[in-house]
Amino acid sequence: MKQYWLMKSEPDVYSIDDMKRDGKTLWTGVRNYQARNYMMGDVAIPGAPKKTEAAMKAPTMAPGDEFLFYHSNAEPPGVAGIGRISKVGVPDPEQFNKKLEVFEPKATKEKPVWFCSEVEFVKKFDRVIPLDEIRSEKSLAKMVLLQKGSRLSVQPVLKAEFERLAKLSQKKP
DNA sequence: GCCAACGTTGGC
DNA sequence: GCCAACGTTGGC
Repeated sequence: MKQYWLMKSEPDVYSIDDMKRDGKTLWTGVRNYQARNYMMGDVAIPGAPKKTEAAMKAPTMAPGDEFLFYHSNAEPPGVAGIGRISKVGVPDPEQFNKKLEVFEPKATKEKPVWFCSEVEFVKKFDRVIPLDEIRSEKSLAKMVLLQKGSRLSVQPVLKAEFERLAKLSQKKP
């Protein structure tokens, strides 16, 4: 069963236009366990950290899943387009790079700590759907994005929510 | 730039 | 295992 996600990126760092240009990219730099667990997928990865009981029960990504590309720390913040997951459970190469802020001293090639997904560009919306507008939609009120204090950068989305946002993107602002 | 809310770290 | 202190996220 195809699942749906929302993934946040600051457009100053990596935007929907960057993903369009690249075609595919590794979703690197995520340093949150819950988000990591989603991106690890269901496949057993040799040397990978064990997921907790709770994490085992949580949804998990698979190739073919689609996601909403969300621009955070942007003006306006909002959903900018769609991508597709092409691989899950890829060791995040940035954890091995001492020069980066997301370097992970505990990680080794045999036992990586952080994992990412590989994602493909699907489409850029004709307009960014602003957070304000998402908030004003009754049918979207349960989105993780809108929950108080929620700041997960990779989060599950219902099919109905995904489709509603795709539809809203076609509306003239 | 501010700051509320959250996640992580580390001393005990 | 608790929890205070600290760091980060992300909207405003």
